[in-house]
Amino acid sequence: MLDAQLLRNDLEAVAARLADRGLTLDIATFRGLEDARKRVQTRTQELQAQRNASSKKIGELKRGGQDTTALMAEMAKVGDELKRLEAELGDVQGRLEAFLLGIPNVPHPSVPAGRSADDNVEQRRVGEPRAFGFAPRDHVDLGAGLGMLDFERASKIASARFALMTGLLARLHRAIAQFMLDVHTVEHGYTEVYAPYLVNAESMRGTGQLPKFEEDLFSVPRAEGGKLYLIPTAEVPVTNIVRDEIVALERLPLKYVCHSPCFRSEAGSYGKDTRGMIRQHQFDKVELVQIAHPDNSYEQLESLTAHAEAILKRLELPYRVVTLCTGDMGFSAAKTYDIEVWLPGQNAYREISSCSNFEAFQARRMQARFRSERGKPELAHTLNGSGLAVGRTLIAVLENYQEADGSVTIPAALQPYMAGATRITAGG
RNA sequence: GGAAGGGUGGCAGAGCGGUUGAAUGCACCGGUCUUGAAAACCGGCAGAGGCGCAAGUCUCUCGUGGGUUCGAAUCCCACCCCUUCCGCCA
Repeated sequence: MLDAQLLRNDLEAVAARLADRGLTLDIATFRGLEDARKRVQTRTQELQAQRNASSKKIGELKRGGQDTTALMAEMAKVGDELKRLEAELGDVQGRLEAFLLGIPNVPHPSVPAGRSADDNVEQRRVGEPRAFGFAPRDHVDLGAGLGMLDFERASKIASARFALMTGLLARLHRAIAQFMLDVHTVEHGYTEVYAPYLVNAESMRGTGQLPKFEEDLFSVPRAEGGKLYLIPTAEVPVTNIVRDEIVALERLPLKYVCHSPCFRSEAGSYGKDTRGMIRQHQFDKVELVQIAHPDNSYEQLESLTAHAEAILKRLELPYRVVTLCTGDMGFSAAKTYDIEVWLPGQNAYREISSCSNFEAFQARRMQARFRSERGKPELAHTLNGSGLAVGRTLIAVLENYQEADGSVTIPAALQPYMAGATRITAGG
């Protein structure tokens, strides 16, 4: 959520920067709501002040044994008027908040303007795609050849866009998550978190999934009414740790890492990435979350991105980092780096991590604050990034480490987690 | 699922329907004292928002939402959450 004050003072500039995102800010609607808010709020507060003064006076008069019936009758009328005004004010403020909740974050000045992924700017490439002496297969063929990756049965059990892994492939999946958690906790100083996979609407609103993107979420109804939402990323429960809290200055930055399943309905993406496990309703991810001081949140974004990259380096997987342009960024982000891993089966770099600084956008929604040097509570900055997506890392390992006979060599970094196995072979 | 108790400022903890936005303690900030620190003493210290160039001033907030009243932290109703005991259970 943007600062209402910013919109009041600098509406044109905000609208111009949001236009880079392809969003036309409804300036007339905002001004209309603001004017109404100002008028009704001022009048309401005047009457409230009058009521408070008179009530105090009545108390004094009564103590002095004097008659108060005239004043009380007058105040009863003011009370009726107040009740009406307060209702109107609540209505206007509700609509103003709904308006604000629907506006995406303002991009950081360093973010390149652009309309689509084509306008993203490559920052660096690390590692050389391997030269195969044969035509590399994609993970679907490799997994089927090994007899360990089965989409037909997954769809029998659940539906399309689910995967069933067995044997060493399932173990490799687990090994990847363990490896990532170990690196981030032991070497990068993150605190491991185990968090709820079902969360309430307040948490979803805090990180920005609600109210605008409900159709992307799975939810379960509750017998007692209401519902809980399945998390689309551990970002939601982990960032909400600090919702409605004031963090001591010296504790910043808070650095959390959380391995969790993620559930996404992928509404609106039908027909996209239908082959294989690139885009699933359920996938695992190791998520990095930081609650940072506004003064250094962009330095933290660089280090968080480096932490995610470290995993790819250790797995010796080629990748590149791109800065998302204004038109390709997510709703809540002020700046995002995507890390894209090389997939020989697709002959392309594909997203495996997305690292973002949200500045105070999420913090304002969830009132996540810290006590500043001045002793005053201020909104913190929130950041997160995949470190990394487990399923896509598995795909990258399969495709990059495949051999001509369809077997897969296990990267050295993962071998300690594989109970002695160094290769995955059919029937192995 | 059943029963009981409880939700007040960063924390702990008071609070007859009327100068209580809230005593007191701790923590924190500033000052005195001290070579320095501690102790002691003095002062300050909740958050959000409106109006205003500013000084300032006003409003809202005691789990949430309603209600009673001229006036609610205090009374009534509903809901949420926490704790304890019983039941069930990975």
